[in-house]
Amino acid sequence: MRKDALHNRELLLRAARSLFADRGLDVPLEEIARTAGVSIGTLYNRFPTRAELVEAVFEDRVATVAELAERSLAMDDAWKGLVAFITGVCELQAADLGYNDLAVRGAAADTAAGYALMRRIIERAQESGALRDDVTLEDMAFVIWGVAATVRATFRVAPGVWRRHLALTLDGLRATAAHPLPTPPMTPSQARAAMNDCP
Amino acid sequence: MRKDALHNRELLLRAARSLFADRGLDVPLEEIARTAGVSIGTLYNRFPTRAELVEAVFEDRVATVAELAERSLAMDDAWKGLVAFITGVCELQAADLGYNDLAVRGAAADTAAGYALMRRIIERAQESGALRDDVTLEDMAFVIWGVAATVRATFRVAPGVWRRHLALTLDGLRATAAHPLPTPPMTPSQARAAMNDCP
DNA sequence: TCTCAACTTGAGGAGGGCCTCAACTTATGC
DNA sequence: GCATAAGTTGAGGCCCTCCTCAAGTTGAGA
Repeated sequence: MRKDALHNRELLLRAARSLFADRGLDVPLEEIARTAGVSIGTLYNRFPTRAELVEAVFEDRVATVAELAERSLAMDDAWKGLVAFITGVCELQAADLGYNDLAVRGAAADTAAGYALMRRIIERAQESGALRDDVTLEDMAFVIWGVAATVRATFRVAPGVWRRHLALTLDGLRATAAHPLPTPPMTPSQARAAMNDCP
Repeated sequence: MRKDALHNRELLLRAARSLFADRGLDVPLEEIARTAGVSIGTLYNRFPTRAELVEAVFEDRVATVAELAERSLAMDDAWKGLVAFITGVCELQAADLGYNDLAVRGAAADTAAGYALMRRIIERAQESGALRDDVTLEDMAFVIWGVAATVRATFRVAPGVWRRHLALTLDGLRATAAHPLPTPPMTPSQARAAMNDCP
């Protein structure tokens, strides 16, 4: 790849990162190109589809989440580990409307590795007796979707209240809060389908 | 108003009702007109703005919600009343993607009357000791936003799982589940603003 | 039956986003 | 320096949605 091409790629990523962050994933591509100071044709040269641009922008996030997961598993208190992990993910969502969108659309826990780590976090918290026994990994989508919605609604007007929403949600996940649930959980494939047909 | 005009109005409302219900509030107006078997010009004659059409379609809902609220207040058990009310609202959301959108955008509890009723439902549940003391009316937006997001994501793929999300959320609202909350609640005006800048 | 205000119609302008491609420019290896 | 492959550019075609308005149609009162 030629030097100027690489440079333009950087400019585009920088512009996309910033526009995604405060307007979400649906910013017009032309605006990204304009912000980067580059023509729309160049954008299409570097990133033939929007998905490729999005992936490039958020590439680092999967490592961040994996790291978050590992740090959580390293904590002594399994419940605190779970809380730290979920809080960490939500903080990423709250810091970036684009990532917030992405989390809703499901690319969040896309890798098999991330999936396995999350499963361990949950099982460990259940074994410790702190997390209620009747929830599954798929139920965590509810907390992601829920907090994402609150983040989106309050992003400009009350940034940070999502922590209150999350706290209430977590209180509902404690074993001591458990009351019988009315419906079976989503199957993994339902959860996957639900994430992929949002856009 | 002439008879044919009234008739067309009915056709338009019927079409809009059905399209809103399963595609949300953003259906193209031209499609609504086409479905109604009427020209786009006629749609604009009857409903100069999209908002007027939406309002006409969902006019009945405010009475429905008020009735729901009154029935809940009439229940002996204040907690059961709260649960019945919230469940009722969520059922409306789950039955109609359009109303789901509307609820998120905040027209749900728009009337001062509805607002007052909801306040009473909550205060009564708190006085009974079942609802945690540290939540406010504004916090209820979290449950609406959260369930709305789950409804939207699972509408086609797992209709009904939202009840599981709701059950978990309600478990977090019980007094017995309460742990200190990290952030003050939204002020009423923040809540209003959050609802009005979503679209 | 006649009249006319009320109503309907749909072509078309405006605006916005997506994407392509032929003509131009430039980095790079020799 | 030169040749050339790699890269850039932006006008323009496409499609979609919104909204308007001049011309045609029709219900209803006299």
